[in-house]
Amino acid sequence: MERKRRSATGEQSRRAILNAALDCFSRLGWAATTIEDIRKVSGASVGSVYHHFGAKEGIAVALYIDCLRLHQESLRGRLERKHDAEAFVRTIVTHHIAWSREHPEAARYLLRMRREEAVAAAEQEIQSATGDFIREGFSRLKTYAQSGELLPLPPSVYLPLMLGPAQELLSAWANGHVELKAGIEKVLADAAWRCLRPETAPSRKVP
Amino acid sequence: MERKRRSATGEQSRRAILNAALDCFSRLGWAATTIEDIRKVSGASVGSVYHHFGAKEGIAVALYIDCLRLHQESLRGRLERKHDAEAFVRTIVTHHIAWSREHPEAARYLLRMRREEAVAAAEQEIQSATGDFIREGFSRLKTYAQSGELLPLPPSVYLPLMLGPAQELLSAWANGHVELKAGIEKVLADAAWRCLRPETAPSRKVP
DNA sequence: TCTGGCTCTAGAATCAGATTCTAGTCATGG
DNA sequence: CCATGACTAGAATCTGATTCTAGAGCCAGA
Repeated sequence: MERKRRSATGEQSRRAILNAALDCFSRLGWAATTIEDIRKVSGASVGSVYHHFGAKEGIAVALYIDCLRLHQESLRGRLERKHDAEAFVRTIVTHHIAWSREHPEAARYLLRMRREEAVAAAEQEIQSATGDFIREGFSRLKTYAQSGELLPLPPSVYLPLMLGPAQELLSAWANGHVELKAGIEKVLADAAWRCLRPETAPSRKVP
Repeated sequence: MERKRRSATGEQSRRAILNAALDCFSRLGWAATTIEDIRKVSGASVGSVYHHFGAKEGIAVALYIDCLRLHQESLRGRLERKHDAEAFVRTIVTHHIAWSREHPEAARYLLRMRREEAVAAAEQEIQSATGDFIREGFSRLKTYAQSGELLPLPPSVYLPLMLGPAQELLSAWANGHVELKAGIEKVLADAAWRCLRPETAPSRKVP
């Protein structure tokens, strides 16, 4: 899809605009930042902004995908090593929170924009940019479920059960209502596993 | 705070505007509906809209509070009768989903606007309009936790654990990704209780 | 080397739509 | 009956997103 970019300078200014955008959106909010703001911070011209992104929403979407990629890149590495269901679930939950703590601006942006119309409208594009990874993870969940390593449940609830609480806690954090105390990721990982582990197994593993 | 409204007609037109707004927002999205759209559907004039709500965001916030009240009104009744922790948790989760199914437009609106800046900015106002109810519920959770009817956990995670999965599933539903199958509320209520019940107690109560 | 075509940058001009303003109308309390 | 404040109207203004026109820099092929 992406055609080859001829000049490196074009790519540079694209990045400058994205960086400026994250800065402005974090500081002022998406609706309140104007193209003029981004122009000033990035040093680009209006024409340049529109050349690269087409519209204000285009910036939001590109930035969203950019942050999502960072997030996934960092998760991918950790997941490849994990093989049993418990480790899989715990790793995903833990990583989600730890990553957010390490990249607060990007995380806040992702959390805030997730349901924003500007971004929701471009679902198609976002999926095609990141969908494989999620699809893959999802099918892994189903495999675990079928082999009895996870509680059998309607497929649509696995993701909500695994990440819903983390998402909710992180939202509260993103809006400044709570802090992310050290160790909170373990609390949520425990909870997620309590939710998803097969009924018969007690808390300790049976040797 | 609310000063007495002199005329019933004023109140009527206020309602007409809110109804029109819910209709337009659902149909076109919040950002895409213009004051002109709302004016046409409601039959009010621009001046009238601004007299009642001050700004476009004012409409969004008033509507948000309106829907939240509906939701809470309906929950309040059911909660008053419940006394043990398990029933409390299950009722809240179940109600959340059942109510959304019964009031899809209002539910979608609440889900979509929850993190929208327009609404987030007015947190203050929203809290003062609905805060008692939530505060009360929250303190009830803490009481249960202290008396050992719930797993002891950091206070900030109770709400996420209880409602996070439901919220996440409902978001997927609001965006048309999944359906709300009959009985799904039981699945989530079970899961919430699995997460929150004290470790030692098995599913059945020990008499 | 020259030319066409493409990416990219500039910034002025346009346009849509939110908000403000002025001028009333109407009901009520005094 | 008058003054007042809630309320309605709709024209005028203003802000900021988007579009448009022009031009610079660069590469490929003639």
